[in-house]
Amino acid sequence: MSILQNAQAVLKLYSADCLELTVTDVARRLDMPKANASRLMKAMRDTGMLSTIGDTMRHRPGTVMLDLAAIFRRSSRLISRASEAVSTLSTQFGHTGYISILDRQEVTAVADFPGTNALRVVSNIGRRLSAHQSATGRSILARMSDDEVAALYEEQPLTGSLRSQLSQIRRNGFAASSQESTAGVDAIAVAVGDPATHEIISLCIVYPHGIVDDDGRNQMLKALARAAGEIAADFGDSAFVAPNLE
Amino acid sequence: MSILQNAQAVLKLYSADCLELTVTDVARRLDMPKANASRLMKAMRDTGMLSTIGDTMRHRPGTVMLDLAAIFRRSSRLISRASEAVSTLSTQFGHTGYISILDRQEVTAVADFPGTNALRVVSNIGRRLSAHQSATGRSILARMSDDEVAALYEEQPLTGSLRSQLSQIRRNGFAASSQESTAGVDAIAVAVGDPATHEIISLCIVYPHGIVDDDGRNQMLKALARAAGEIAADFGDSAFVAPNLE
DNA sequence: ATCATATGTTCCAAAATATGGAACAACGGA
DNA sequence: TCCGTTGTTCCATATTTTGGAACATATGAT
Repeated sequence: MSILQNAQAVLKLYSADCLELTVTDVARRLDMPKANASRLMKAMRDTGMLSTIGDTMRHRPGTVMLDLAAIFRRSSRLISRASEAVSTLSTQFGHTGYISILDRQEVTAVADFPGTNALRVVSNIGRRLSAHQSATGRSILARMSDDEVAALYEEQPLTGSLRSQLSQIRRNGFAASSQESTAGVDAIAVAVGDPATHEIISLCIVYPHGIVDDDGRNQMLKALARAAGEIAADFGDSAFVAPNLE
Repeated sequence: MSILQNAQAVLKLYSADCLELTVTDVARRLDMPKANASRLMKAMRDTGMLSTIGDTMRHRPGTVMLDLAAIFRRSSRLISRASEAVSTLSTQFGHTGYISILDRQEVTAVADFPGTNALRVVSNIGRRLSAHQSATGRSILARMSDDEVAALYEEQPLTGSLRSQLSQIRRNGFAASSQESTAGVDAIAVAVGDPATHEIISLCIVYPHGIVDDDGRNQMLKALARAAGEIAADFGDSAFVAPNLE
């Protein structure tokens, strides 16, 4: 197995629940001789992929990751443009907003904009969600054809429930969820794409369940729809469906 | 040469001025057979370190980097705490704020908080600065002993000018710069540390040169000093020097 | 102090991987 | 059509990685 795959396996051990790792942790969790883990992590330190915390033996991702994440965000005009929009919406409504992107079968947050309300959803950037189990993910899946979605899920064939959810999103122009990935949290999401690069991203607003009534939600949807619509127009995204609020 | 070093060399090619790379770019710039570059980048794609933009052959850093950057930020209570503080200062004064960290001889931004003023410094996260050539870097260097700084710069011995700058920062408790790394941009910075982890970070406010007078700057320094002082007190940072505003 | 336990590092030959050159295929422009 | 690109695949050779054990160092308990 290539050392690159091992390095990735180490990096993948990190999560919201596991913010630091020692050589022994890695050896145990990857079931690898600790000699290996030791050398591997030394190599990763040398390349800046890992760094030690202070002068302890605990490791966290290296600072290169910060730079690369920033480059990722800047590499896409679509993301930059959407960030501005969501940032505005977030301050306007006081709720937390996200920009997300599809990566294989998961969605991951590219940028987050914490809300300002006293009761707000805490940013959970870095946490990956199953695409089909989140509003933001489904808003992106709904932009793909049924065949493309099926190809993505060839291993675990998609359910009829998801199919009908997606076709409803295609009609409505937006996706919603209520306490789906996180208890007490509702979300609305709209996807836009850049025909030039075939990127698709999702603009999403999350808010505590129960403090927003139907009217409030519709206002947010309207604002989200308008912001997304402007971006779609700017980029010439013909597949964009203006959200339809009955 | 280990493939891990090659992977890092590829990632290091990315910068604010180079947001995407092709196989040929990499082969040329790293002076490597393109067969190598092709296989290397394929491996990096497989591990998620790189991803193609849409369905072009241009590559950008992979989405893993986004998650890892988020984990880095959350791995440190000190960073989380300082982020809140700088975020507040940034909205209060309307100027852009940063949290930075020292990585060998460079400082890199961990988090940025764009200002709200019409005339504001655009966030330049991901751009690394020489530690000794930026206010934020010097504020951190000033926390280290002269011997430690000398050890860091053993290859290129430090100038007397830097020495005297650092001792002044130690007396004043803050670092400042005027149009140093970027034309038209001034900065003030204060460093705090966490004795438990030996981390040192810098809280920094940047603003357009000429629109802030001495009084305005002193007000910001005072607010920055108070915020940093509270953090230092919380973490038991005995090395913190309360900025001294004459 | 002494022992026990856990940590991370270094050594070696065997096994697996990366390397560079060239040939190959695919695309777009003149 | 031809030409200059691009990215990919093939192969034997050279290099790196692997796993076991010995070694060193730190932490905690008796």
